[in-house]
Order: sequence, then structure tokens, then C-alpha cells
Amino acid sequence: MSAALTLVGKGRHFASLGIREVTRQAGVVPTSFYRHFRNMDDLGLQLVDELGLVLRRMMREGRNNILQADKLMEESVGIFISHVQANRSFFFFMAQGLAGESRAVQEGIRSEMRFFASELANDLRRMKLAEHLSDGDLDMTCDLVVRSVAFSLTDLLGVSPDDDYQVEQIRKRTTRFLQLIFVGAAHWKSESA
Amino acid sequence: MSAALTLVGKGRHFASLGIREVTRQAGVVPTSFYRHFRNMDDLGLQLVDELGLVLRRMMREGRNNILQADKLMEESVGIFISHVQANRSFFFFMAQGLAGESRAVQEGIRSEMRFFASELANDLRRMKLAEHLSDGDLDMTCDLVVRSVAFSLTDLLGVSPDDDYQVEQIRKRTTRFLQLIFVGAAHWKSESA
DNA sequence: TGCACTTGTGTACAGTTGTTTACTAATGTG
DNA sequence: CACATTAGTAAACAACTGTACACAAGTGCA
Repeated sequence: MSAALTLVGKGRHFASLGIREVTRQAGVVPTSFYRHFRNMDDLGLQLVDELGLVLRRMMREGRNNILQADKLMEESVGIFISHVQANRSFFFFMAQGLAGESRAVQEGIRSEMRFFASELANDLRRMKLAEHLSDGDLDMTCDLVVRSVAFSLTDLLGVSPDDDYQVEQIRKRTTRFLQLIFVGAAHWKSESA
Repeated sequence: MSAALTLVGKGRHFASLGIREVTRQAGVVPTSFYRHFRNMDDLGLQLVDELGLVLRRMMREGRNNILQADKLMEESVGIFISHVQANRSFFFFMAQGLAGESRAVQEGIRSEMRFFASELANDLRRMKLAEHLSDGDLDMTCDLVVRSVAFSLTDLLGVSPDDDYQVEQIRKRTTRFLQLIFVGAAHWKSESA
């Protein structure tokens, strides 16, 4: 699994990886692959599970470290970026999987994102930061937040992690996106359509 | 090119396509490939150019058919969805390319999206729909709009085009996203950070 | 009519792929 | 210690891959 991840981190697309290629990277004979996985899709699914762990760690760090509500978005984006940089290959895999060729992997990643969004909605409810929103509207808002951040992910993966200037731009832009969304949520009226 | 697109439309990932496979689908001998392209990346780049045309057609239809400002978002989303359904394979290619393995294709698609966002900003300026926003803030808003719609694209490609119920859900959700963003923009104050 | 150019064909080759089968080394539990 | 399980190996195979080369049919222009 980490061999596959390494290759993905080097810019290869998961869909184009072969069994022999992965085992070669792992320093192991091709037949060994079958001791652990039935095929590449299977390996992909197990990577999705591990990705889930990475995302949960990120979420926990967010919950523990965000103290003042007024800095909520800056800090969240900061945590997000630092986790992406620390697990670059995993997030490459995630970004690829959103439009990947295995339907199962795609659905797995999508469901991780839904989970993330619903946890975010719960947190906001608990912090009483969105009391004027109906449950449905809060869910929608959080969904949009998660999507926007996920899209920033592709920006972030497109620049070198050492390019501080570009990373800073992405950080600022993502933060502004979130602020814009929450300004919208603050003035949102149900059935405004 | 249309052979490659057909394969992508059938669920294959562009990065995993081979020359022989594409020429087989095209009903042509493998060596013919080299008459037109140097390699698969080259083919991908030419597909990006064609994708640009598809997007421009969509934009034009938007400009011609949107009459009342109050239905602007419903109609825009409607046009978007109908173009996606009419050019499904192209949009598959686009969604894949955002995290593809060819840096050049990736950059090409990204730049098409930037172009789209800046045209959108110009239109809104021209229609005097965003006069309280600075240029930078309007650009940001349009960027977020385009990203949100692009993300909905992956939703749309994940369901069958005949599944009217799901398509309708996506349409509604996307429209609400845009409304939320524009409510945010309407109440946005520069330097609100 | 002849000529340059474009597109497609046929054959060939060395390298790579996924997968099977039979065998071996390492592991931890009773 | 013996045994069952797990993880890795070696050799083999047919199928497929990208690419090279020389050649043929179709095109539009002089």
C-alpha cells in the first residue's frame, strides 16, 4: 500500500498503476501481491480506509485546537494545509479518486467527505454558531464548505510544498471562500428561493 | 480523439489508456496513431482545446438565454446540466484531468476554468449586478462559483443521466450553493477579515 | 498527368503485463 | 518441539504493450 502511495505521490495516477509496478516499488516479487490483495481495486479500497483515518486525525486536531470562534476559519484552513503537506501522497490519492475509474473507490472517498461535512455541522451546532439555520440549511452550508476546501486541495497539490508564496496565496483564498460562505449562511433565509 | 473520449465515457480513466487500445477503438492500426499525435499526452492536450470550445458554447448559450436576473441561477445551472448531459464524455475527461497525471493537461483545464470565471465576472459587471464589490472580491466570488459548479460536475457524472430524481437533486443543490454564495457576496464587506 | 503530401497498412521486435503453479523461509501458538 | 499459518520466491506463459520501418492508397495542386 505504501509503495502504491509513493508512486502516486510521484505524480503517477492510481488508475495507471500495475501490479508489477507496485511490487517492484515495494521491493517484492510480483506474486507476493496476491498474498494481500485480489487486484488493484482492492488495494485502492484499503487505501480509502486508511485515508479515513488520516481525515479523522485532522478533524480531531481541529476540534482540540480551535479555541476562539473568531479565528475559526484561519485556524481550520491552517490545520488542513499542514495535514495535506504532511500526508501529501494520501491527498493525491484522494483528489484522484474523486474522478477515478473504480466506482467503489470513488464512492468511498465521497462518503468520507459526507461524513466530514456532517461532523462539521454537528460541531457548529454544538458551538451554537449557527442557531438561525435549519438542519437542512446547515448541512448544505457544511457540504459547500467541505467541497470548497476539497477543491483547494487540488490547488495545493499543484504547487510545490516549498513554494511558500503560492501556499500562502492558497491559504488566503481558501479562507476567504469560507468567510464568504459563512457570510452567506449568516444572512440566509430558508425558502429564499 | 473521439475514440479516446468514447473510452473515457465508458468509465475508463484517461491516464490508463494505451495507444493500441485507442487505435483499436478507432478501428485503425496502431501505427496510424503517430500520424496525428506524438503520445497520449499530446492527444490529451488536443482534447483540452476541444473542451475549451465546448465550454465556450455553453457560456454563449448562457449569455443569450438568460433574460430575467431573478432566475439567473436556476437557468444557469439548467444550461450547465444540459450541456454536461449532451457532452458527457468531454466532462468526464475534464473531471479526470483536474487531478490527472499529465501536468500540462491539468494546467490546461485549470486555465479554462479561470477563463470561465473571469468571463463570468465581466458579465456580472456588465449587468451591474455586483456594483458594491471590488474587482478582487467579484473575481473571488466567481472563482468560488465556478469551483462549486465544477464539483457538482463530479456528482452529475456519478449518476445515470436517466435518473431524473438524482439529477433533480443535484440541480437543486447546486442552485442553492450558488444562491448561498451570492447572498454572501451581497453582504460581503471588503477587508472583512 | 505527374508530383508532393497526408493518412493508413503490414510486419516485426523487444519489453512488459497479469496470473498460475509449486516450492521455501519465517512466524507464533499449542 | 511440532505444526499450521503467513509471507515471500522462482520459473513459466500467453497476451499485450510502444515503437520502428518500408510500403500503398488517397488527396489536391501544378
